[in-house]
Amino acid sequence: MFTIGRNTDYASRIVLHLASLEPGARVTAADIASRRLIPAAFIRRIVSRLSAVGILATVRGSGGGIALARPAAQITLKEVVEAFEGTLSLNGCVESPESCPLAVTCPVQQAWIGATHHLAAYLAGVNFADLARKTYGLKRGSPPGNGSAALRLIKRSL
Amino acid sequence: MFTIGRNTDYASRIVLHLASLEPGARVTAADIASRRLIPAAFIRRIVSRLSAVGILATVRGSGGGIALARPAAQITLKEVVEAFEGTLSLNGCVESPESCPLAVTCPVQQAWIGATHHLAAYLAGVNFADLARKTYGLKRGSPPGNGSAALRLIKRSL
DNA sequence: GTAAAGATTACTAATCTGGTAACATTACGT
DNA sequence: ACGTAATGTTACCAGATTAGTAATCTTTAC
Repeated sequence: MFTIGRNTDYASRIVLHLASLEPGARVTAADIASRRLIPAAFIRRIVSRLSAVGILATVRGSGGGIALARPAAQITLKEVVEAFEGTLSLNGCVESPESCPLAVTCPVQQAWIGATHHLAAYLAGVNFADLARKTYGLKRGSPPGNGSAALRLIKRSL
Repeated sequence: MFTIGRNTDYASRIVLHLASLEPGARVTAADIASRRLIPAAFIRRIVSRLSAVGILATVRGSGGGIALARPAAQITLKEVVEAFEGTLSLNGCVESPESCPLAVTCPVQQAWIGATHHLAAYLAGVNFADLARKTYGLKRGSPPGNGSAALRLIKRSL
């Protein structure tokens, strides 16, 4: 079971959170931490990374905070993943074919490359405006398994 | 960069090797090890696993060896991957949604699920008969970057 | 100048990974 | 029966990675 790391998971929650607010809204890291159940100390590093990559824009100092650097529709899940996992690559030989001495005749390598591209294309097709819309829809539709503390937390944050 | 593990990589080479031989051919682990550049000690555990999962069939004792348990066309890359990585799941919440307290309202979870299914479908569409055919084609076409020890090794093994 | 915010770095404990080795089991041949 | 050739199983190790914590630095509004 190869999965994305916690950082990537948290990062996607953070971006989703910002995408769910009014466009241009700016909030503090501590705020996101409490509402999205992410260890506060983590947020700083993650946000720092996301802003270095151009996904978030931060303002330092008192009164500062965090916002999306671009419209949510222009931020894809692929970008967020790659910010923490590096360029997508299901096997080492996808990035550096020379690392495998058998590469010249290896058809499995082609399969890894194909799978990697497939996955990347899918993730590139997911943008956070669409994702945020789905969350928002919850408030109107029939709320599933209502009443949990977590659910109330999220709703309050919107 | 989340990648498959070495075990999975080696496993795919092993299955490919067997798929490249005449149907039903049986060879020893040591033989595969030397021809496919896999640490000999590794092969046993990997083969053992692959046979437990029903991909390979082994015969113990003197004169024994390893063979495909089924026609290569019926063995997919997904099976091999899952034998070592477990059920495909790009994030923990794909397997066990209850593990994330925010899951009820989390649209990103849906994205992870979608991406996982997409990837799984791709890998399920790759079978080793097709892969082996591609290797074989090398012997006829114009050999690229010829003359390497590795290449000669592979050719000899076919 | 002080307090509020993000930026950066260092550190730890736990887990995972790749790899090695030793030993156990099975079966064929003589 | 015994020896040998083969797979099966287990234990072990060193290094890397991961999740998480904490301390400190830098910027900025008031």
